Amino acid sequence: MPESFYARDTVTVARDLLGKVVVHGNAAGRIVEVEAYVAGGDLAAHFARGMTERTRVVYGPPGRAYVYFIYGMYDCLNFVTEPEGQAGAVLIRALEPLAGVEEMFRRRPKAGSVEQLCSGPGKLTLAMGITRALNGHDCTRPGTLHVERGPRREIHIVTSSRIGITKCADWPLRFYEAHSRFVSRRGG
DNA sequence: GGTAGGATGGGCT
DNA sequence: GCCCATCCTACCC
Repeated sequence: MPESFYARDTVTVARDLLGKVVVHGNAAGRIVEVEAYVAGGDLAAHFARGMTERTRVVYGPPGRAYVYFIYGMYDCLNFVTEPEGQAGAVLIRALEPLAGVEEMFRRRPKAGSVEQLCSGPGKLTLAMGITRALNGHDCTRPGTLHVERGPRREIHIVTSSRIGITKCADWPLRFYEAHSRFVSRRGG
């Protein structure tokens, strides 16, 4: 997807990312669950207190990857939104594996089933082989890591509160595909 | 079906 | 020194 796709309101981009396909090397997965992190009082966002070394990329050009390290063990993938100079990001929370499934099982032998390969932000980066080395990567052109238009399908979007946060816990900024077997959880 | 607790390390007050 | 945008295991219905 081109830079113009990401250079819009974060919630709009988050919803439009559902159904798109994340590609990294031989691995690919259709996005079925996302969360929006927005400017203007969203205290759950890493950039809520302004720019730091870590959050610098979130203020930069749209369509870049923001990959951060969490809980001493996991990496989480976001795409930067809004025009350059404004902060905003969409956390990718779950994928429906489309390609490179065998490789994903090799990277996550404990997954147990295809449904659970990418059913969480830490799980999908492991399965896809995405790490902090890709932080700041330009995803707007075909290459190592990018996003493609997915197979045309009607998507029913469910809106809920975000997972794993305590601040702004009731803000309806999580979006997932209804009836998908690949989401991290239902409801919320 | 459900939940409680540990692993593990960087970011920021 | 405390706080995490998490996952897995053990244990309990």
